[in-house]
Amino acid sequence: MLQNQLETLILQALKKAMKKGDLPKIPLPEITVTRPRREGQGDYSTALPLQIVKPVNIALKEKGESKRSPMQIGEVLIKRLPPAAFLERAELAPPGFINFYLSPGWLAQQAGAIVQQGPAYYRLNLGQGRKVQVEFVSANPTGPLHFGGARNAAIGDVLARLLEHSGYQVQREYYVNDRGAQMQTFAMTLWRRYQQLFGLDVEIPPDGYPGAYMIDYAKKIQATYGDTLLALPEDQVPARFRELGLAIVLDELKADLALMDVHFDTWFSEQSLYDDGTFARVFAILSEQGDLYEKDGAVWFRASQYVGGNRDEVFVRSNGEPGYFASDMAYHYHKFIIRGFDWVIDVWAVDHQNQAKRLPPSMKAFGVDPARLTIVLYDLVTLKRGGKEVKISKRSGDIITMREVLEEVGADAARYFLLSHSNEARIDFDLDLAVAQSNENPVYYIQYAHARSASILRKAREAGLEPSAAHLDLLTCPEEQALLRKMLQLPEVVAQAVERLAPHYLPHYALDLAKTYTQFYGHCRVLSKDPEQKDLTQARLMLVQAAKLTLSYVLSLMGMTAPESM
RNA sequence: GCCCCCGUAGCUCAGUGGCCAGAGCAGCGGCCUUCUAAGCCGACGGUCGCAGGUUCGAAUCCUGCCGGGGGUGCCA
Repeated sequence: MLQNQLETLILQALKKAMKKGDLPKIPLPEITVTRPRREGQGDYSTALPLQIVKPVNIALKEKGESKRSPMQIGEVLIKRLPPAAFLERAELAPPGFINFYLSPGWLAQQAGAIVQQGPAYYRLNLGQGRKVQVEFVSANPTGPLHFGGARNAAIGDVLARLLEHSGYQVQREYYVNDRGAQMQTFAMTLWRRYQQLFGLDVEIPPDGYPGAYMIDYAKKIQATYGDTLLALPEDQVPARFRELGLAIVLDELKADLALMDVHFDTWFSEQSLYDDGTFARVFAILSEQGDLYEKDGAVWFRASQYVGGNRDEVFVRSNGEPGYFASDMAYHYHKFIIRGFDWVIDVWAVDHQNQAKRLPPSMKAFGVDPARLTIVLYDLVTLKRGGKEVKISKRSGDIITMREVLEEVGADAARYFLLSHSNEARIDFDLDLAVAQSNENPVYYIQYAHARSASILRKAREAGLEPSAAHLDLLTCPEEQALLRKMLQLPEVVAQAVERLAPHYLPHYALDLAKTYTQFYGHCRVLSKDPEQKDLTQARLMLVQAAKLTLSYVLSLMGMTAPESM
């Protein structure tokens, strides 16, 4: 990344200035280079002179020399700045900024480099092959995914995509909570619905799942098994219907998630932790370490010694059932110790914030550095219809499913909308508004820019014109240069999104990029029949191709389609 | 009570120390014989919840307060 290269150059300049005696010796500061917001402040900027003016003057005073201003320090740094191909000049700006300008010629050449290297041009190697698991969605498998799950799916999937493109080896996992009380209730509701299909006068359990989808599940069982299951011995009912129901729900989840182009590598069963001895092993380890104790008939995990504070966690409930903390501990033991992930990212809704705070420090019980477990919290999605809130919970029975919303607004628009908010922001999603505004949705603007570039390239081919890197130096007009600059910003955006695990940088950048492209499109005619314009046309075609590739790349990072025509 | 998140233009939201605060949408004024007008150009629009503090510099960091949401030992 240019940003990093610049930081290195500035550091070299500082070291050299100190070595040559232009500046007194001071401890090396952290160099930060930013992109200024305004025009005329360069492509990059650093406030280093302002940052070091104090230590510099202290050092000068000790040597009995007179004080320097930030501007004087900046002047020295610029003088000592090593040359670089991408850099045209560095300018001093009051009260002590150094602004860097990219070389227009170098910029123009990047159009060729981007096309030649393809997406590899943008790929980063932040991860250096480290194994990271992104676990997301993981909604209870007791019904269809509601729209809140769609946000989890969008965030998790895009994080996975970002990490993949940044040199990590990524596994996407869905944690299936296929044990515990809610699973039991689910199985019994299904059983009753099944019986009802044959006219039996039975009620679903009082705390059961009232939603109509349960009837659909029962019908699926009926379609396969007819009435044969009515004769099932009562003691076999829960296990059998749990198994049948789970299979149906998982199939449905997979199909629904596929609508959003979300796919998992592994579907990890919670129950398997108990079947394969992982839980027993974790219990033994913690027990041996003295991390477990009994109180009020329950087994407690001494979380306080790892997390701090004085609160411990119920490990095995007084009814003998392991609690969620126990499952989470066993599950993460499996992730780190048995499967050996270097880094694990769990994507959770904000209502799990307490657990999110307590689980990572608890990893110390396994000798695992808590920094290897990152929990990404996102706020909930509130659905509205015509300004009125619609409940999306499963328990109320009447839920707005992810599938419904996707069918109404489309996967691309839904993804864009869900991604464009920062994780911490609550989302108000008005379905009526979303449908009404779908034509003004930024997602179409971005895709339109891509379709237009595809169209130009098609027309060029028909006219026998090909992109060429022979005269890229002709790409000097402001719109062309602005487009090149914007494209080169992509790696920085990706790096920032990865660093902060914040996918929302992507949609904002994508909109920016599309806007810059469309301005170029409006101001710089690409195809020309004038033979004298051939060199410029070919250079611009190269730029169009590079822009198309960049647009399609950022769209793919967001899991969105890049249409060739609209 | 304590803890976490949010409060920025009419609306939806970006912007986590840098030089005069941004975008989309809505509204206003221009632009279709030229590569897709799902577009372009221009103008309008803000006490960055409030009050202090730290800093050369604060929407951004700290403290307090107000408003909204969430969490808080046997649901996950």
